[in-house]
Amino acid sequence: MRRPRKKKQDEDPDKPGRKPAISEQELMQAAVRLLDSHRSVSSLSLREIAREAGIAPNTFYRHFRDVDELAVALIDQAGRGLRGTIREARKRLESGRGGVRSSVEVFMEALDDEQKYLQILLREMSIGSEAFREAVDRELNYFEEELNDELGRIVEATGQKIYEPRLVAKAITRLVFTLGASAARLTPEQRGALTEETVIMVRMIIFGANAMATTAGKPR
Amino acid sequence: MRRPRKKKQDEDPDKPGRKPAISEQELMQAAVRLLDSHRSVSSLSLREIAREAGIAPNTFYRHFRDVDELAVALIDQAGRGLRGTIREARKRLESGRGGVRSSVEVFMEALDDEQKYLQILLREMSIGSEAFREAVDRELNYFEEELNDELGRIVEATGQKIYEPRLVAKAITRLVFTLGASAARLTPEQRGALTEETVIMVRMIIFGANAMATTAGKPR
DNA sequence: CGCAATAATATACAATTGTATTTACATGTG
DNA sequence: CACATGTAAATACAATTGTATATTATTGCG
Repeated sequence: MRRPRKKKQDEDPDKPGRKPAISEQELMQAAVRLLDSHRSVSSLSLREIAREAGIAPNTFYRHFRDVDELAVALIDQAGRGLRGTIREARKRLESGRGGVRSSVEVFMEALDDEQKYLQILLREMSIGSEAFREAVDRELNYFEEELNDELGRIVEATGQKIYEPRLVAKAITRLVFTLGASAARLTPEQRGALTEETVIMVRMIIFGANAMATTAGKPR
Repeated sequence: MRRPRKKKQDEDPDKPGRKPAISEQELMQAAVRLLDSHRSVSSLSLREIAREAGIAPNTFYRHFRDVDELAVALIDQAGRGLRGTIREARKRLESGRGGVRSSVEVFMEALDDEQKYLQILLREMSIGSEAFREAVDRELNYFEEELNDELGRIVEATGQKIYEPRLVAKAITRLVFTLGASAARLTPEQRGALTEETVIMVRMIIFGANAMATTAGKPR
């Protein structure tokens, strides 16, 4: 049942033959260009993407076996990009006053910058083949881990206790992503308001996990 | 730019002419039957749906102007169905011990029963035309309101205070829906675990809102 | 250069799509 | 019973899709 799946990236770079006139990257960018707010990657047709990229339909096959394969590559790239910018933004703030609020704000701002990527992730999460969802799940888990570390640092710095930090990270991740996705179609003011709401929600979660850690019980 | 948009539901029911051999309901059910875990309503073709329903392609137009219109009807119905079962389940439990935990459990069980509907809602939320998203948003808001009322009742009964109940309802709604959606592709055991996690998360939120109401400040 | 190898294009084809037009059917009213 | 009327089906058509096959272009090596 296994398929040959030949890799092309690690091939001998100096073989005879024509040089590719287009890269996988350019193809992926062409696909992204076609993504308005109404369409998901998987709804793009091979011919559309080829047209946008300015190549003949069949040339697509030199780069991806089909649109789904391109979509997975796009999801991976989206995840990497998002994680990158968020990590960088966090660094820029590192020596600053820290704390929950600014972390959330930075997170939301980063999402703001990468709206298109975020949309890709969220769309393919709810649609799409098993492979898509696995790819997206992978990315969400990365976020959870990073957030978990961040929480650990906060705990370290302030001496608070947190009830199930893994669950806290999961809850915050899902919540922020979901809300961030809806931010795409809002005016800047509305977006600011949403960020504010999100900050409060995240605080509720952390505050609650905090309280539950000391009480170690149920809120009745 | 307006289109005539003739209504058909309120027409004189005793006009001469042939009786419809198929109802809108049956068409919608045919569409739902075609929805496996990989496809969204908007990806169904008119001909597919007609084929599944056992009618000629053109007959479709007698019932909906296009697939999108059917999708909106489906979203409405999904929302109504979900709200209905949840409300009913809650009634069945009303005189019982109440409380956060059982409410969440009932909520999750109801989602469980209506997985297909939930998937419809969540898919069309992230894809689809503005009309779709508005329809889904409408449904989510209904849920928030109901949850808000439920929270009000809890507050009334137990005398607790809650910090921004509207935001609490929003956070819980989004969280539970998002997690509920991912429950579709889990084994029963995993699903139980997820429910357990969700209960804890929701408790965190409520516990946090509770603590913040008395402290009225930031968890710093 | 010329030859081999590889990339890109050209052409073609069968499927499928949405829909316009036409035809057949059923049913309530006179 | 007709006849009018609303409904469904048949047929048709142009567009678009994914892909198979054949052709052309470009590059590096001897």
